[in-house]
Amino acid sequence: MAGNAQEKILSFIREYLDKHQTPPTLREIQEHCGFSAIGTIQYHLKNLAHGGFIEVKPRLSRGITLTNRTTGIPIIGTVPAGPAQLAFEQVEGYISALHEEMKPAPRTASAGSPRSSSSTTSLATPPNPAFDPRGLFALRVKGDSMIDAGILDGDLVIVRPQSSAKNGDIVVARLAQEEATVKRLVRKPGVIHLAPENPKYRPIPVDENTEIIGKVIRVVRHYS
Amino acid sequence: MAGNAQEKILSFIREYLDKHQTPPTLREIQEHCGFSAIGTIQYHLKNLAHGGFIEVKPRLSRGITLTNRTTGIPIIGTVPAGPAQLAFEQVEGYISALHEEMKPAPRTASAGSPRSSSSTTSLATPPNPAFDPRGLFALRVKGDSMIDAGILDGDLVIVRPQSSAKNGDIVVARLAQEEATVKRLVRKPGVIHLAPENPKYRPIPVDENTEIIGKVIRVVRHYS
DNA sequence: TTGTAATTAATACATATGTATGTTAACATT
DNA sequence: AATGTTAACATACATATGTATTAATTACAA
Repeated sequence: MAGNAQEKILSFIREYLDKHQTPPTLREIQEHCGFSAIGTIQYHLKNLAHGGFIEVKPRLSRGITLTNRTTGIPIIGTVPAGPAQLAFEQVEGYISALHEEMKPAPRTASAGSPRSSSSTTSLATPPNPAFDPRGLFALRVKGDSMIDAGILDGDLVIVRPQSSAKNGDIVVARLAQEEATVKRLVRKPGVIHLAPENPKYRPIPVDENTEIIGKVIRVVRHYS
Repeated sequence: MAGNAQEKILSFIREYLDKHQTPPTLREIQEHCGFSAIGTIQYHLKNLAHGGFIEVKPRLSRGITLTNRTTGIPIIGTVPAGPAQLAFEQVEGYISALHEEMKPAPRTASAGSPRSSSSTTSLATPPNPAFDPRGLFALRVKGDSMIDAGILDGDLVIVRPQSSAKNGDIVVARLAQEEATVKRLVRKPGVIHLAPENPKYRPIPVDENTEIIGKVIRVVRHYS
């Protein structure tokens, strides 16, 4: 697999932006990514731009900007797949990692829209968890099972993927074949279950069919 | 009052960043702010940097970055004053307008820390509502009166200042001498009141002592 | 007025930075 | 082997962009 250099460069640009608030120059990329020629950077930037990961404004110094696809954390409607392999086919859209616009995202084109036959190599493929800032993703909450914890239907929870959690943490878990749910993890001696925060529902025992996908670290709600 | 040019320039930088994701050059500032000499921009940037509103990285093209003070929207603990004159003495800190870090902000130094006797003019004064992106501010919620609306103690509500609101809107209002509260505005024929979302509390009639400060447009909660 | 500081202007300069072009090596495809 | 594509390298070049310096203008106080 090629594309290694592309990932490296893209990561560096993101780091640089994080740190300096302004995009790097070609030569900075060159140096920090360990290339001995600036032409190499030109080459990869062209491909990254082609792949829709960045935009390069011609003639402008520091004219690289990251696209939503690169910057954003994906909003996922449902999480039926395994933990690492999140359902990126189901990406509703992206929100800025900085939460710039956390409005209900318009349904985006399916991730399968290929640009395949072009001359660009690698990375011009569906989004990859390794790409968003810290692997975060956002999940739109359905239902009222966490209403007493102040998490309402339609809210957006931001999730850090992790396979275990502490007592009291609010987690995203996947039950058997079902979609993911948001619940509070309760660990007592001899008991581990996922507790809804709504008397209408009952706790769900954690067994081998239950999988913790991540921990809810933030809740965001928008009023029109 | 001088500082007019400074405000103009600062606003332009913010707009430019919004639009281009990268800071403007001195000459772009010059042109768009209507100055005929680049030296003027140098002059004002120096002062803006001195005042703590921007940082300018020497020798770097497009090396201007906005500081939190400029970028952020203020987190206000209490709002005792009038609507326009929000209590900026009470600023807890700033959060990125992009909500970059909406963690409970550490108490910041009092706004009164002066840099007065320096040669820098104007604008090196306390923050000004006109400065944050769209006049937004954030308020940390105290109490449980809106618990049934999913707004919990400690949550951060983001408020757009406005003096009236529609039926059903969640608003920030100031009652007589008291601090501001978050309530739902209820308009029925003949009745206008501020309704808590917790059976423990009673609706508050809206009279001439009640003032609507703004509308809650977002709620953000952080789990440690 | 007179003087001093604040602000704007004019201009020359150094260099930071993107662009264009050609070369080479590795590797797959025919 | 011949051919083409990818990836990396080398280098020369144009210009975009910050810097330095000095002067002209305006504002304002004594």
